[in-house]
Amino acid sequence: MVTHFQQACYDLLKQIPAGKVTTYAEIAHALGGKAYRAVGTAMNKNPNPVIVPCHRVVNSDGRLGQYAFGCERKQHLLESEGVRVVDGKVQDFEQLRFRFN
DNA sequence: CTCATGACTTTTT
DNA sequence: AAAAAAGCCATGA
Repeated sequence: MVTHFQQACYDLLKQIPAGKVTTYAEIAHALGGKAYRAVGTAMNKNPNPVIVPCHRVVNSDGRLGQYAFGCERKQHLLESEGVRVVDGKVQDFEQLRFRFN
């Protein structure tokens, strides 16, 4: 089942263009709170991996973080979109970072 | 309602 | 700098 909170997260994710990334904290704040932990939980339950680009969500320090289908898969997906990743960390993270309106 | 848990973040050792 | 602890919050039992 999909809760309202989860749906909100997915809607935000769908706004992120390819080649860009965001953080759990960013999403949580966009939702008006600090539920960054809950955001991760929502991603883990990701119902449609294709429609929702949950691989574009990384930790606040630029690290990749976890991924339901394996963190390696996450890294390759990002690299195939043009995001350079070195030793589990996003390069030029601050620049590639997408900001919500 | 209360309790435990986790794709997190920040502070303190 | 690196590791541990504390703080956070939605979700499911």
